[in-house]
Amino acid sequence: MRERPSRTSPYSIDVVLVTAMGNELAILLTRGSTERERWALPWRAPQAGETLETAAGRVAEDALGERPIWTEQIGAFGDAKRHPSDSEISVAFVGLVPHETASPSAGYTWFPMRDLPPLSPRQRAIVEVATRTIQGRLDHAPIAFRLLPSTFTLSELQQVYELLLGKRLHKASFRRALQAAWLVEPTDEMRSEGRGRPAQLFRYAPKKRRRPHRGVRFDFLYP
Amino acid sequence: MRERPSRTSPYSIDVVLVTAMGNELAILLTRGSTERERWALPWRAPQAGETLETAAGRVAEDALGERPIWTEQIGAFGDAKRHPSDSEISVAFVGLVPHETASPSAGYTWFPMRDLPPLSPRQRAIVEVATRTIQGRLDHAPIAFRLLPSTFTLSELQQVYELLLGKRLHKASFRRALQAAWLVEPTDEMRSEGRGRPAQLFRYAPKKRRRPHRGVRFDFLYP
DNA sequence: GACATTAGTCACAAAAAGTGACTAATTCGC
DNA sequence: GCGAATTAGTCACTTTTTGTGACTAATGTC
Repeated sequence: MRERPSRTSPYSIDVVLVTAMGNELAILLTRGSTERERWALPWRAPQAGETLETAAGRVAEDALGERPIWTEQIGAFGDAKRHPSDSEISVAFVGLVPHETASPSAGYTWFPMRDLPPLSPRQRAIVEVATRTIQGRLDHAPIAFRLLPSTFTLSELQQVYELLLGKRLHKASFRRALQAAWLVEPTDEMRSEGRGRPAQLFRYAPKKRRRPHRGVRFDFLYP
Repeated sequence: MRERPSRTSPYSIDVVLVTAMGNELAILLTRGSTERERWALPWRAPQAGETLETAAGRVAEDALGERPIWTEQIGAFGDAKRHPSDSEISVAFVGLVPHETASPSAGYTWFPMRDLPPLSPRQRAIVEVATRTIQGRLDHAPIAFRLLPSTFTLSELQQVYELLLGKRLHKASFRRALQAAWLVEPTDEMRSEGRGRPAQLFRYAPKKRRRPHRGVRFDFLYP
Protein backbone atom coordinates (compact mmCIF):
# COMPACT_ATOMS: atom_id res chain seq x y z
CA MET A 1 0.00 0.00 0.00
CA ARG A 2 2.93 2.32 0.39
CA GLU A 3 4.13 2.30 -3.20
CA ARG A 4 3.14 5.23 -5.33
CA PRO A 5 0.74 4.42 -8.15
CA SER A 6 2.61 4.17 -11.42
CA ARG A 7 0.54 3.22 -14.41
CA THR A 8 -2.73 2.31 -12.74
CA SER A 9 -3.40 5.80 -11.40
CA PRO A 10 -2.09 8.95 -12.99
CA TYR A 11 -2.00 11.07 -9.86
CA SER A 12 -2.18 10.86 -6.11
CA ILE A 13 -4.04 12.89 -3.54
CA ASP A 14 -1.71 14.09 -0.80
CA VAL A 15 -3.01 15.73 2.34
CA VAL A 16 -1.21 17.95 4.83
CA LEU A 17 -3.07 17.50 8.11
CA VAL A 18 -2.22 20.28 10.52
CA THR A 19 -3.04 20.51 14.19
CA ALA A 20 -2.22 22.71 17.15
CA MET A 21 -0.25 20.47 19.45
CA GLY A 22 0.48 22.19 22.72
CA ASN A 23 1.96 25.47 21.63
CA GLU A 24 3.32 24.27 18.33
CA LEU A 25 1.89 23.40 14.97
CA ALA A 26 2.29 19.80 13.89
CA ILE A 27 1.59 17.78 10.78
CA LEU A 28 0.81 14.13 10.34
CA LEU A 29 3.27 11.89 8.54
CA THR A 30 3.33 8.20 7.80
CA ARG A 31 5.78 5.62 6.62
CA GLY A 32 5.90 2.02 5.53
CA SER A 33 6.42 -0.90 7.85
CA THR A 34 10.17 -0.96 7.27
CA GLU A 35 11.95 1.51 9.47
CA ARG A 36 14.26 2.57 6.69
CA GLU A 37 11.62 4.18 4.56
CA ARG A 38 11.11 7.90 4.35
CA TRP A 39 8.33 9.64 6.17
CA ALA A 40 5.69 10.95 3.80
CA LEU A 41 2.39 12.77 3.69
CA PRO A 42 -0.76 10.65 3.93
CA TRP A 43 -2.05 10.01 0.43
CA ARG A 44 -4.50 8.01 -1.63
CA ALA A 45 -5.11 7.10 -5.24
CA PRO A 46 -8.30 8.51 -6.77
CA GLN A 47 -11.26 6.16 -6.67
CA ALA A 48 -14.46 5.70 -8.60
CA GLY A 49 -17.19 8.21 -7.94
CA GLU A 50 -15.08 10.38 -5.67
CA THR A 51 -14.46 14.05 -6.10
CA LEU A 52 -11.00 15.27 -5.25
CA GLU A 53 -12.42 16.85 -2.10
CA THR A 54 -14.05 13.70 -0.78
CA ALA A 55 -10.92 11.72 -1.56
CA ALA A 56 -8.98 14.14 0.62
CA GLY A 57 -11.54 13.67 3.37
CA ARG A 58 -11.11 9.90 3.15
CA VAL A 59 -7.36 10.23 3.50
CA ALA A 60 -7.93 12.08 6.74
CA GLU A 61 -10.45 9.54 7.94
CA ASP A 62 -8.06 6.69 7.30
CA ALA A 63 -5.29 8.47 9.12
CA LEU A 64 -7.17 9.99 12.04
CA GLY A 65 -10.64 8.48 12.19
CA GLU A 66 -12.25 11.83 11.50
CA ARG A 67 -12.53 14.51 8.88
CA PRO A 68 -10.77 17.85 9.17
CA ILE A 69 -12.81 20.84 10.24
CA TRP A 70 -11.63 22.59 7.12
CA THR A 71 -10.01 21.44 3.93
CA GLU A 72 -8.72 23.28 0.92
CA GLN A 73 -6.97 22.23 -2.21
CA ILE A 74 -3.59 23.86 -2.56
CA GLY A 75 -2.82 22.78 -6.08
CA ALA A 76 -1.18 20.20 -8.28
CA PHE A 77 2.51 19.53 -7.80
CA GLY A 78 4.78 17.92 -10.35
CA ASP A 79 8.45 17.59 -11.06
CA ALA A 80 10.11 18.69 -14.24
CA LYS A 81 12.74 16.02 -14.20
CA ARG A 82 10.56 12.96 -14.42
CA HIS A 83 10.17 11.05 -17.60
CA PRO A 84 6.78 11.86 -19.13
CA SER A 85 5.71 8.24 -19.38
CA ASP A 86 5.19 8.22 -15.64
CA SER A 87 4.49 11.94 -15.46
CA GLU A 88 2.70 11.69 -12.19
CA ILE A 89 1.48 14.61 -10.18
CA SER A 90 0.21 15.12 -6.66
CA VAL A 91 -3.01 16.98 -6.05
CA ALA A 92 -2.39 18.39 -2.60
CA PHE A 93 -4.80 19.44 0.14
CA VAL A 94 -4.39 21.06 3.49
CA GLY A 95 -6.67 20.23 6.40
CA LEU A 96 -6.99 21.47 9.95
CA VAL A 97 -7.74 19.05 12.76
CA PRO A 98 -8.36 19.70 16.47
CA HIS A 99 -5.69 17.88 18.39
CA GLU A 100 -7.80 16.60 21.25
CA THR A 101 -10.19 14.39 19.32
CA ALA A 102 -7.96 13.09 16.56
CA SER A 103 -6.10 9.87 17.26
CA PRO A 104 -3.64 8.75 14.60
CA SER A 105 -4.01 5.25 13.18
CA ALA A 106 -1.09 2.84 13.32
CA GLY A 107 1.85 4.08 11.27
CA TYR A 108 0.89 7.74 11.49
CA THR A 109 2.68 10.22 13.75
CA TRP A 110 2.45 13.93 14.50
CA PHE A 111 5.64 15.88 13.86
CA PRO A 112 6.15 19.44 15.08
CA MET A 113 6.53 21.81 12.14
CA ARG A 114 9.88 23.07 13.32
CA ASP A 115 11.39 19.61 13.41
CA LEU A 116 10.28 17.61 10.41
CA PRO A 117 12.09 14.52 9.20
CA PRO A 118 13.55 14.57 5.67
CA LEU A 119 10.87 14.68 3.00
CA SER A 120 10.99 14.51 -0.76
CA PRO A 121 11.48 17.88 -2.47
CA ARG A 122 7.96 17.79 -3.75
CA GLN A 123 6.49 17.10 -0.34
CA ARG A 124 8.57 19.84 1.24
CA ALA A 125 7.10 22.23 -1.28
CA ILE A 126 3.61 21.00 -0.51
CA VAL A 127 4.07 21.52 3.22
CA GLU A 128 5.36 25.02 2.67
CA VAL A 129 2.43 26.01 0.51
CA ALA A 130 0.12 24.46 3.09
CA THR A 131 1.31 26.70 5.91
CA ARG A 132 1.10 29.78 3.73
CA THR A 133 -2.43 28.79 2.73
CA ILE A 134 -3.54 28.50 6.33
CA GLN A 135 -2.19 31.92 7.18
CA GLY A 136 -3.83 33.41 4.14
CA ARG A 137 -7.20 31.89 4.95
CA LEU A 138 -7.18 32.87 8.60
CA ASP A 139 -8.70 36.25 7.83
CA HIS A 140 -11.26 34.87 5.45
CA ALA A 141 -12.59 31.70 7.05
CA PRO A 142 -13.41 30.99 10.68
CA ILE A 143 -10.98 28.12 10.91
CA ALA A 144 -9.31 29.17 14.14
CA PHE A 145 -12.57 28.98 16.08
CA ARG A 146 -13.26 25.44 15.08
CA LEU A 147 -9.82 24.27 15.96
CA LEU A 148 -10.94 24.68 19.56
CA PRO A 149 -13.67 22.85 21.49
CA SER A 150 -17.17 24.26 21.11
CA THR A 151 -16.62 26.55 24.08
CA PHE A 152 -13.33 28.25 24.73
CA THR A 153 -11.80 31.21 26.48
CA LEU A 154 -10.68 34.28 24.60
CA SER A 155 -7.12 33.69 25.70
CA GLU A 156 -7.22 30.26 24.14
CA LEU A 157 -8.56 31.73 20.93
CA GLN A 158 -5.83 34.32 20.88
CA GLN A 159 -3.22 31.63 21.44
CA VAL A 160 -4.53 29.71 18.43
CA TYR A 161 -4.30 32.81 16.29
CA GLU A 162 -0.80 33.50 17.48
CA LEU A 163 0.22 29.96 16.75
CA LEU A 164 -1.22 29.93 13.26
CA LEU A 165 0.11 33.37 12.41
CA GLY A 166 3.45 32.79 14.04
CA LYS A 167 3.43 36.12 15.87
CA ARG A 168 2.21 37.71 19.08
CA LEU A 169 -0.96 39.79 19.19
CA HIS A 170 -1.94 42.55 21.57
CA LYS A 171 -4.70 41.45 23.93
CA ALA A 172 -6.78 44.60 23.84
CA SER A 173 -6.61 44.95 20.06
CA PHE A 174 -7.50 41.34 19.57
CA ARG A 175 -10.58 41.55 21.75
CA ARG A 176 -11.70 44.85 20.34
CA ALA A 177 -11.56 43.51 16.79
CA LEU A 178 -13.31 40.34 17.85
CA GLN A 179 -16.15 42.21 19.49
CA ALA A 180 -16.61 44.51 16.53
CA ALA A 181 -17.10 41.51 14.27
CA TRP A 182 -19.83 39.86 16.38
CA LEU A 183 -18.36 36.42 15.94
CA VAL A 184 -18.51 35.01 19.48
CA GLU A 185 -21.01 35.13 22.28
CA PRO A 186 -20.41 34.50 25.99
CA THR A 187 -21.84 31.43 27.68
CA ASP A 188 -22.89 31.29 31.33
CA GLU A 189 -19.95 29.16 32.29
CA MET A 190 -16.54 30.03 33.57
CA ARG A 191 -13.37 28.05 33.64
CA SER A 192 -10.79 28.18 36.38
CA GLU A 193 -7.45 27.11 34.99
CA GLY A 194 -5.58 26.77 38.27
CA ARG A 195 -3.91 30.03 39.07
CA GLY A 196 -5.29 33.37 38.03
CA ARG A 197 -8.73 34.80 37.54
CA PRO A 198 -11.25 32.38 35.99
CA ALA A 199 -12.07 33.04 32.38
CA GLN A 200 -15.44 33.29 30.76
CA LEU A 201 -16.27 30.68 28.15
CA PHE A 202 -17.40 31.77 24.71
CA ARG A 203 -18.86 30.00 21.74
CA TYR A 204 -18.55 30.73 18.04
CA ALA A 205 -21.83 32.33 17.03
CA PRO A 206 -21.48 34.70 14.10
CA LYS A 207 -24.15 37.36 13.68
CA LYS A 208 -25.14 38.71 10.33
CA ARG A 209 -23.39 42.00 9.63
CA ARG A 210 -22.82 44.22 6.67
CA ARG A 211 -19.25 43.84 5.64
CA PRO A 212 -17.40 47.16 5.48
CA HIS A 213 -16.20 47.98 2.03
CA ARG A 214 -12.58 48.85 1.63
CA GLY A 215 -10.46 50.31 -1.09
CA VAL A 216 -7.24 48.84 -2.35
CA ARG A 217 -4.32 47.88 -0.19
CA PHE A 218 -0.97 48.63 -1.67
CA ASP A 219 0.91 47.97 1.51
CA PHE A 220 1.26 44.26 0.91
CA LEU A 221 3.17 45.11 -2.24
CA TYR A 222 6.19 46.56 -0.47
CA PRO A 223 9.15 44.80 -2.01
CA MET B 1 -5.59 18.36 -31.78
CA ARG B 2 -8.88 19.30 -30.23
CA GLU B 3 -9.71 15.98 -28.62
CA ARG B 4 -9.00 15.63 -24.96
CA PRO B 5 -6.27 13.17 -24.08
CA SER B 6 -7.77 9.91 -22.89
CA ARG B 7 -5.26 7.21 -22.12
CA THR B 8 -2.09 8.76 -23.44
CA SER B 9 -2.09 11.63 -20.96
CA PRO B 10 -3.76 11.52 -17.58
CA TYR B 11 -4.45 15.21 -17.26
CA SER B 12 -4.58 18.41 -19.23
CA ILE B 13 -3.31 21.90 -18.52
CA ASP B 14 -6.04 24.48 -19.00
CA VAL B 15 -5.30 28.20 -18.97
CA VAL B 16 -7.62 31.12 -18.39
CA LEU B 17 -6.04 34.06 -20.17
CA VAL B 18 -7.52 37.32 -18.97
CA THR B 19 -7.08 40.77 -20.45
CA ALA B 20 -8.49 44.25 -20.02
CA MET B 21 -10.31 44.92 -23.27
CA GLY B 22 -11.58 48.47 -23.37
CA ASN B 23 -13.45 48.80 -20.13
CA GLU B 24 -14.30 45.14 -19.73
CA LEU B 25 -12.44 42.02 -18.76
CA ALA B 26 -12.17 39.36 -21.43
CA ILE B 27 -10.90 35.81 -21.62
CA LEU B 28 -9.54 33.86 -24.54
CA LEU B 29 -11.46 30.86 -25.87
CA THR B 30 -10.89 28.49 -28.74
CA ARG B 31 -12.80 25.89 -30.64
CA GLY B 32 -12.24 23.25 -33.26
CA SER B 33 -12.52 23.82 -36.96
CA THR B 34 -16.15 22.71 -37.05
CA GLU B 35 -18.47 25.51 -36.12
CA ARG B 36 -20.65 23.22 -34.07
CA GLU B 37 -18.11 22.53 -31.41
CA ARG B 38 -18.16 24.16 -28.02
CA TRP B 39 -15.87 26.99 -27.12
CA ALA B 40 -13.25 25.91 -24.61
CA LEU B 41 -10.26 27.18 -22.68
CA PRO B 42 -6.89 26.86 -24.35
CA TRP B 43 -5.20 23.70 -23.13
CA ARG B 44 -2.31 21.36 -23.64
CA ALA B 45 -1.20 17.90 -22.65
CA PRO B 46 1.84 17.71 -20.38
CA GLN B 47 5.12 17.13 -22.21
CA ALA B 48 8.49 15.71 -21.38
CA GLY B 49 10.72 17.87 -19.24
CA GLU B 50 8.14 20.55 -18.66
CA THR B 51 7.01 21.79 -15.30
CA LEU B 52 3.33 22.57 -14.98
CA GLU B 53 4.20 26.27 -15.00
CA THR B 54 6.16 26.20 -18.22
CA ALA B 55 3.45 24.13 -19.86
CA ALA B 56 0.97 26.86 -18.98
CA GLY B 57 3.33 29.43 -20.47
CA ARG B 58 3.47 27.44 -23.69
CA VAL B 59 -0.29 27.33 -23.91
CA ALA B 60 -0.31 31.10 -23.79
CA GLU B 61 2.44 31.36 -26.36
CA ASP B 62 0.59 29.11 -28.77
CA ALA B 63 -2.57 31.10 -28.34
CA LEU B 64 -1.22 34.65 -28.23
CA GLY B 65 2.38 34.62 -29.30
CA GLU B 66 3.54 35.83 -25.91
CA ARG B 67 3.65 34.84 -22.29
CA PRO B 68 1.37 36.35 -19.68
CA ILE B 69 2.82 39.00 -17.40
CA TRP B 70 1.70 36.89 -14.48
CA THR B 71 0.57 33.31 -14.12
CA GLU B 72 -0.69 31.33 -11.18
CA GLN B 73 -1.96 27.84 -10.76
CA ILE B 74 -5.50 27.77 -9.46
CA GLY B 75 -5.77 24.08 -8.78
CA ALA B 76 -6.80 20.71 -10.12
CA PHE B 77 -10.36 20.25 -11.27
CA GLY B 78 -12.12 16.93 -11.65
CA ASP B 79 -15.62 15.59 -11.93
CA ALA B 80 -17.13 13.08 -9.57
CA LYS B 81 -19.27 11.39 -12.17
CA ARG B 82 -16.61 10.12 -14.50
CA HIS B 83 -15.60 6.54 -14.58
CA PRO B 84 -12.29 6.12 -12.83
CA SER B 85 -10.65 4.38 -15.77
CA ASP B 86 -10.47 7.70 -17.55
CA SER B 87 -10.42 9.69 -14.36
CA GLU B 88 -8.96 12.72 -15.98
CA ILE B 89 -8.38 16.05 -14.32
CA SER B 90 -7.53 19.55 -15.45
CA VAL B 91 -4.73 21.45 -13.84
CA ALA B 92 -5.85 25.02 -14.33
CA PHE B 93 -3.89 28.25 -14.51
CA VAL B 94 -4.85 31.88 -14.74
CA GLY B 95 -2.75 34.40 -16.63
CA LEU B 96 -2.97 38.12 -17.24
CA VAL B 97 -2.12 39.59 -20.62
CA PRO B 98 -1.95 43.23 -21.77
CA HIS B 99 -4.47 43.65 -24.52
CA GLU B 100 -2.46 45.89 -26.81
CA THR B 101 0.39 43.55 -27.62
CA ALA B 102 -1.34 40.18 -27.63
CA SER B 103 -2.74 39.00 -30.94
CA PRO B 104 -4.75 35.76 -30.85
CA SER B 105 -3.70 32.97 -33.21
CA ALA B 106 -6.24 31.52 -35.64
CA GLY B 107 -9.11 29.84 -33.85
CA TYR B 108 -8.75 31.89 -30.66
CA THR B 109 -11.11 34.72 -29.75
CA TRP B 110 -11.52 37.14 -26.86
CA PHE B 111 -14.89 36.99 -25.12
CA PRO B 112 -16.03 39.63 -22.66
CA MET B 113 -16.51 38.10 -19.23
CA ARG B 114 -20.10 39.21 -19.00
CA ASP B 115 -21.07 37.45 -22.19
CA LEU B 116 -19.38 34.09 -22.39
CA PRO B 117 -20.58 31.31 -24.67
CA PRO B 118 -21.72 28.02 -23.07
CA LEU B 119 -18.85 26.16 -21.44
CA SER B 120 -18.60 22.78 -19.80
CA PRO B 121 -19.44 22.77 -16.08
CA ARG B 122 -15.83 22.15 -15.22
CA GLN B 123 -14.60 25.02 -17.31
CA ARG B 124 -17.22 27.35 -15.89
CA ALA B 125 -15.89 26.49 -12.46
CA ILE B 126 -12.35 27.14 -13.58
CA VAL B 127 -13.23 30.56 -14.96
CA GLU B 128 -14.98 31.50 -11.76
CA VAL B 129 -12.04 30.52 -9.59
CA ALA B 130 -9.76 32.41 -11.98
CA THR B 131 -11.54 35.72 -11.49
CA ARG B 132 -11.58 35.27 -7.74
CA THR B 133 -7.88 34.48 -7.80
CA ILE B 134 -7.07 37.66 -9.69
CA GLN B 135 -9.01 39.76 -7.22
CA GLY B 136 -7.33 38.03 -4.32
CA ARG B 137 -3.86 38.57 -5.73
CA LEU B 138 -4.36 42.20 -6.61
CA ASP B 139 -3.35 43.28 -3.13
CA HIS B 140 -0.36 40.98 -2.99
CA ALA B 141 1.27 41.14 -6.40
CA PRO B 142 1.85 44.14 -8.68
CA ILE B 143 -0.12 42.65 -11.51
CA ALA B 144 -2.23 45.69 -12.28
CA PHE B 145 0.82 47.83 -13.05
CA ARG B 146 2.15 45.47 -15.63
CA LEU B 147 -1.14 45.18 -17.40
CA LEU B 148 -0.46 48.71 -18.61
CA PRO B 149 2.31 50.03 -20.86
CA SER B 150 5.57 50.92 -19.10
CA THR B 151 4.38 54.46 -18.51
CA PHE B 152 0.81 55.27 -17.64
CA THR B 153 -1.32 57.90 -15.98
CA LEU B 154 -2.71 57.42 -12.52
CA SER B 155 -6.23 57.57 -13.88
CA GLU B 156 -5.45 54.67 -16.17
CA LEU B 157 -4.04 52.73 -13.28
CA GLN B 158 -7.11 53.41 -11.22
CA GLN B 159 -9.31 52.25 -14.09
CA VAL B 160 -7.45 48.96 -14.26
CA TYR B 161 -7.93 48.44 -10.55
CA GLU B 162 -11.61 49.24 -10.83
CA LEU B 163 -11.97 46.84 -13.70
CA LEU B 164 -10.23 43.98 -11.96
CA LEU B 165 -11.98 44.60 -8.66
CA GLY B 166 -15.34 45.22 -10.24
CA LYS B 167 -16.01 48.33 -8.17
CA ARG B 168 -15.36 52.06 -8.15
CA LEU B 169 -12.59 53.58 -6.08
CA HIS B 170 -12.30 57.06 -4.66
CA LYS B 171 -9.66 59.08 -6.46
CA ALA B 172 -8.07 60.74 -3.46
CA SER B 173 -7.92 57.56 -1.40
CA PHE B 174 -6.44 55.63 -4.27
CA ARG B 175 -3.66 58.14 -4.81
CA ARG B 176 -2.94 58.56 -1.13
CA ALA B 177 -2.52 54.81 -0.67
CA LEU B 178 -0.41 54.60 -3.79
CA GLN B 179 1.92 57.35 -2.62
CA ALA B 180 2.31 55.82 0.81
CA ALA B 181 3.48 52.59 -0.74
CA TRP B 182 6.23 54.15 -2.90
CA LEU B 183 5.34 52.00 -5.88
CA VAL B 184 5.37 54.51 -8.73
CA GLU B 185 7.54 57.44 -9.69
CA PRO B 186 6.67 60.31 -12.03
CA THR B 187 8.39 60.66 -15.38
CA ASP B 188 9.08 63.98 -17.09
CA GLU B 189 6.43 63.40 -19.69
CA MET B 190 2.81 64.39 -19.82
CA ARG B 191 0.01 63.08 -21.93
CA SER B 192 -2.82 65.19 -23.30
CA GLU B 193 -5.79 62.97 -23.95
CA GLY B 194 -7.84 65.47 -25.94
CA ARG B 195 -10.11 67.26 -23.54
CA GLY B 196 -9.18 68.07 -19.98
CA ARG B 197 -5.98 68.81 -18.18
CA PRO B 198 -2.99 66.76 -19.39
CA ALA B 199 -1.93 63.96 -17.07
CA GLN B 200 1.52 63.18 -15.77
CA LEU B 201 2.98 59.85 -16.79
CA PHE B 202 4.27 57.49 -14.13
CA ARG B 203 6.26 54.31 -14.17
CA TYR B 204 6.22 51.34 -11.85
CA ALA B 205 9.31 51.68 -9.65
CA PRO B 206 8.87 50.11 -6.22
CA LYS B 207 11.13 51.35 -3.44
CA LYS B 208 12.20 49.13 -0.60
CA ARG B 209 10.05 49.72 2.45
CA ARG B 210 9.43 48.05 5.73
CA ARG B 211 6.10 46.37 5.53
CA PRO B 212 3.79 47.48 8.34
CA HIS B 213 2.77 44.71 10.64
CA ARG B 214 -0.88 44.25 11.28
CA GLY B 215 -2.97 42.25 13.68
CA VAL B 216 -5.82 40.02 12.71
CA ARG B 217 -8.71 41.07 10.56
CA PHE B 218 -11.99 39.64 11.64
CA ASP B 219 -14.02 41.85 9.39
CA PHE B 220 -13.73 39.59 6.38
CA LEU B 221 -15.47 36.93 8.43
CA TYR B 222 -18.80 38.68 8.60
CA PRO B 223 -21.32 36.11 7.46
C1' DG C 1 -14.41 84.16 -22.78
C1' DA C 2 -17.76 80.86 -20.64
C1' DC C 3 -18.02 76.16 -19.93
C1' DA C 4 -17.27 71.34 -20.02
C1' DT C 5 -13.77 68.02 -18.93
C1' DT C 6 -10.13 65.64 -16.86
C1' DA C 7 -6.03 65.89 -13.44
C1' DG C 8 -4.50 66.62 -9.12
C1' DT C 9 -4.67 68.27 -4.09
C1' DC C 10 -6.50 69.57 0.41
C1' DA C 11 -8.69 69.45 4.68
C1' DC C 12 -11.75 67.54 7.70
C1' DA C 13 -14.29 63.76 9.86
C1' DA C 14 -14.76 59.14 11.02
C1' DA C 15 -13.07 54.75 11.85
C1' DA C 16 -9.65 51.57 13.08
C1' DA C 17 -5.46 50.09 15.33
C1' DG C 18 -1.38 50.23 18.65
C1' DT C 19 -0.38 50.51 23.33
C1' DG C 20 0.32 50.80 28.38
C1' DA C 21 -1.83 50.96 32.47
C1' DC C 22 -5.34 49.90 35.14
C1' DT C 23 -8.93 46.76 37.86
C1' DA C 24 -10.74 41.90 39.00
C1' DA C 25 -10.62 37.27 40.61
C1' DT C 26 -8.33 33.52 41.61
C1' DT C 27 -4.19 30.17 43.61
C1' DC C 28 0.01 29.62 46.17
C1' DG C 29 3.32 30.04 49.82
C1' DC C 30 3.75 31.28 54.34
C1' DG D 1 -5.49 35.10 57.02
C1' DC D 2 -2.46 37.81 54.02
C1' DG D 3 0.47 39.36 50.44
C1' DA D 4 2.64 38.01 46.05
C1' DA D 5 2.06 35.98 41.74
C1' DT D 6 -0.89 34.98 37.92
C1' DT D 7 -4.30 35.23 34.57
C1' DA D 8 -8.65 37.73 32.81
C1' DG D 9 -10.70 41.63 31.33
C1' DT D 10 -11.27 46.75 30.44
C1' DC D 11 -10.09 51.60 29.73
C1' DA D 12 -8.28 55.68 27.98
C1' DC D 13 -5.27 57.80 25.09
C1' DT D 14 -2.62 58.30 20.88
C1' DT D 15 -1.56 57.46 16.27
C1' DT D 16 -2.65 55.89 11.85
C1' DT D 17 -5.59 54.96 8.23
C1' DT D 18 -9.55 55.69 5.49
C1' DG D 19 -13.81 57.89 3.45
C1' DT D 20 -15.26 61.87 1.33
C1' DG D 21 -16.48 66.35 -0.67
C1' DA D 22 -14.78 70.32 -2.16
C1' DC D 23 -11.38 72.76 -3.99
C1' DT D 24 -7.65 74.39 -7.66
C1' DA D 25 -5.23 73.51 -12.30
C1' DA D 26 -4.83 72.96 -17.16
C1' DT D 27 -6.59 71.85 -21.23
C1' DG D 28 -10.24 71.68 -25.46
C1' DT D 29 -14.86 73.29 -27.42
C1' DC D 30 -18.16 76.45 -28.78
